[in-house]
Amino acid sequence: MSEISTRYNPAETEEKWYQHWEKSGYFRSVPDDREAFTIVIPPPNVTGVLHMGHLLNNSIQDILIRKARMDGKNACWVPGTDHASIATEAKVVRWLRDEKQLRKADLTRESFMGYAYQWKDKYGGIILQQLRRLGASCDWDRTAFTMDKGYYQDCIRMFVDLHSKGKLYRGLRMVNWDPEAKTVLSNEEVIYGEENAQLFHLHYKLEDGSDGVVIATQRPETIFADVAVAVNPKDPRYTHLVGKKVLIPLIDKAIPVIADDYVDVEFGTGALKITPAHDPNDYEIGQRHQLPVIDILTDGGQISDACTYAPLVGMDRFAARKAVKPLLDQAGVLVKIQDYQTKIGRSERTNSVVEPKLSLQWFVKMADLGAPALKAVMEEEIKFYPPSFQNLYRNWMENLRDWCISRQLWWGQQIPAWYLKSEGLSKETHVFVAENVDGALAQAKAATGNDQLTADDLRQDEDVLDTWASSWLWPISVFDGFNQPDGEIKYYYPTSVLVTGWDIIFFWVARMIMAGYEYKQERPFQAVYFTGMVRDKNRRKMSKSLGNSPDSLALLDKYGADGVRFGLMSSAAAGGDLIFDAPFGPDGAILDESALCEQGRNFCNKMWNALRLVKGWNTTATPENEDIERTNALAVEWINEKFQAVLATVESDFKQYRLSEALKSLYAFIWDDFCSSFLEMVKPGYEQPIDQTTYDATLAMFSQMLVALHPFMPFITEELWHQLEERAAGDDCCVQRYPALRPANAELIEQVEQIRDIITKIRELRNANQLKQKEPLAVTVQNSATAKALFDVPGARAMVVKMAYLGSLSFSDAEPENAKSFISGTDKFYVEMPTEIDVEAERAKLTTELEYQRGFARSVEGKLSNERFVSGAPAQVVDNERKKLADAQARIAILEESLQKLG
RNA sequence: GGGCGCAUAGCUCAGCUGGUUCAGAGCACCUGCCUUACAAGCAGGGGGUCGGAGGUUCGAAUCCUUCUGCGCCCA
Repeated sequence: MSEISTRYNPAETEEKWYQHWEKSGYFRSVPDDREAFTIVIPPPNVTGVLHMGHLLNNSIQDILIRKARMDGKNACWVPGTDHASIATEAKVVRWLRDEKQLRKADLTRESFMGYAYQWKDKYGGIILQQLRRLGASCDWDRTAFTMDKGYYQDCIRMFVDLHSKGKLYRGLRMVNWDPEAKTVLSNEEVIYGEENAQLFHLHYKLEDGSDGVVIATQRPETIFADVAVAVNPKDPRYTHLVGKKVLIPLIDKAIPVIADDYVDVEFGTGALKITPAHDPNDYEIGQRHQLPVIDILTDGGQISDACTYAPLVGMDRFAARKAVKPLLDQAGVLVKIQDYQTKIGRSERTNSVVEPKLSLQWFVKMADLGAPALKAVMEEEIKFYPPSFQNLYRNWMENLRDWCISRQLWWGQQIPAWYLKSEGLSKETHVFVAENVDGALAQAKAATGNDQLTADDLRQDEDVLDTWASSWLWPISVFDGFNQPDGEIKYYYPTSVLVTGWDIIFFWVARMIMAGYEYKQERPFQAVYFTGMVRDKNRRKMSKSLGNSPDSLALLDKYGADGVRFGLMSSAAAGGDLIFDAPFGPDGAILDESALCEQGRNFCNKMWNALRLVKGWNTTATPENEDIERTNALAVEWINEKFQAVLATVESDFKQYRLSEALKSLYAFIWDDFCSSFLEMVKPGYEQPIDQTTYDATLAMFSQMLVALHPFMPFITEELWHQLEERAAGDDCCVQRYPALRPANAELIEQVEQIRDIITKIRELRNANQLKQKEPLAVTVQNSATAKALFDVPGARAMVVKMAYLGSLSFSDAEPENAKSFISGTDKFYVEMPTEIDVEAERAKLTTELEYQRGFARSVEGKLSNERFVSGAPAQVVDNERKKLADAQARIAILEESLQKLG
């Protein structure tokens, strides 16, 4: 035995077993006549690295998929990655700048894409390797990528199809514009900060030159693009003006005064100038009131000649702001200037103030797509776990806005729309949407009547699809469902469950549901398991930018994959955020430590040492004596029944996706029942052998237990499975059938629980009286029907004697001298003390106990004497109360008797 | 502004359809043990008016109302 280490070393086993599983093809799925159990992975960013959220999310998926596999289903977990256009393109741009001194603006689209693929080939897929370390049992032959050729083609077809069905259109939309870099920025590339600004109060007179209204604006240089002044309809100061017209200062152009709820009565003067071209909120209001849009800025941020006020044309927007101030003052319309603080967005790259700008974008009409998707979830055709996310989902689905799916990037599926080069940029009157340029050309010829057109006369849309507009096809595309609707997809779709974070419920989950009904007329998954966010001790979401996340790989090194899986799962109820316990060091940096994962590691070690114990035993054909034989037989029967009881809760937990609960049940069973109790019950004396029957039963139980735990902690269970016994090739824990359920013998379990209670109370008494743990004690049980029934169970008596280290256990009506007593159930036990007992202390203890029992009996009596309770409550509940009272009265009698004898 | 959720032991959380001695688990803490599997361990222990108030009920941590505090989503 000494040659086996006292510590389990995950590093030695994990890689070995993963390779074995993979090589054995256990994760490979091919359609057959078994029931399919399918999960498609939420594809991580192709150039991403494993973080805590991935650990949690993929542990859950692996548990579900391994359980399904062990239940005899055809388990298929499809892995893959997402091209993540914005994030990846940003990384590529930075890489080109830092490593190659290249600017995107200086590259052609083609060469940029070449570099991007280089980057992807170099860093892409690292995360898939890291998932293997976690134990993820994916079918790697199915690894998919959202920019794979086939996937790309599916996206293009989807676009063309939606367009032909009238569910996709091109329209104007506000974007973040960087006038210095002359490019659109994503929201992530805009940095907002508090800055000092000035609020100009300007007087807009009524058409007849009378009083009018004073508006407050931060951007006086844009007044020439005003199309209205808005006030709140509930604002009594302005009701008389609504419907009238006021004049824009300096150019005296008449614009209407409109009423809109958006206007904040408290802010500024309560009157707002509406400039749809240069403010996103104004644009919305303009749309609501069918107002025109006047854009007076160039792409470079200068006042354009669309501005009818000549003195400012050609000036930069900030220069114009300065210049217009004295002009307004001279015109007598500048009422006052007020300093204030506001959030200003600046470009991450150029630091220039971001300019809201209208531009042409592609939109998906959401109304038609949303209806079946909302219905599916509300009617639980797709079940959410936890169900509370239905609310969040409905809230969003009932307020759908059209989805802008074009992005001003290169890394992604280029939008399959072509324009005539002869028409200017953004001034197109013809749009040809087709799967390829030939299709577009044919359309162009037909539309223009010009047969001489060539592909050279066409220009493809520069933009690419939003990443979500590709990943919403994931559950269909990974099975090639568009090209081969009668192929594998028939077997795997709809998938069984989607496991993902609730933060992408709209971005991704809702849209996959829409795509599912649009293209398969069916739900993409039967259930969605929402995981919580992994947060630090201050409840901040763990993120790279905050630096508050431990290094996931360091955790795997330190605690082993099983330890980390245990740590994460044991505290991760579905949907609930997980406050990960990684502590912060004195310098404020997060440490790669975790008490939860440590607990998981300790658990591995516990099982490892249980193995060492069992493997150290020698066997003999027959038990030493009858006591041992009976004890062992009872122990074996009990642990088998108890295992069945635990298994029942585990199965029920799985059905409800209560994985954390299932794991905790198994943990308690293995540690408390199997190790602390069962192994101690059957453990032979030092250098004594154990009988073969009990030994075999122990190994069988050990094996079953490992199988039951395997989905949660795959590596240690596989290792112990093989350490426990010689196994034939292919007889691996990973591919065992999950233990079958049968009804447990509740009566026997209850009897052994009573025995354990007696043992605990004797140990407690030892502790309280400074008695050595192995000093033999004499215990007398007071004769009673219940005591007789319990100790008539074969092995019960011997078990108590062994586990509690008794010298004798006898039955009597009389009370032994100098003994302390305790009650278990309704039976009284005396423990003879080797030293004189303190009568006063004993009396005090008994009195306290008596008071408690009397109080308890009174409260139960109260219930039972209530006529409405007795007649109203179910018979079983009333019977229970009666039994509680009888038990309490029996204990009271015992205690009173004891006190009397103490004198 | 509209909507949703949460509040249970020092910490992180279970507690399902209101009913068993139901107030639980893990960690932390306290006591005693290096006992021939495991000190990353063993044997025990203490600790909560279930956020406040009111209501429904024979019975409420659980259902309803309200207040307080916190969080999230959308605008």
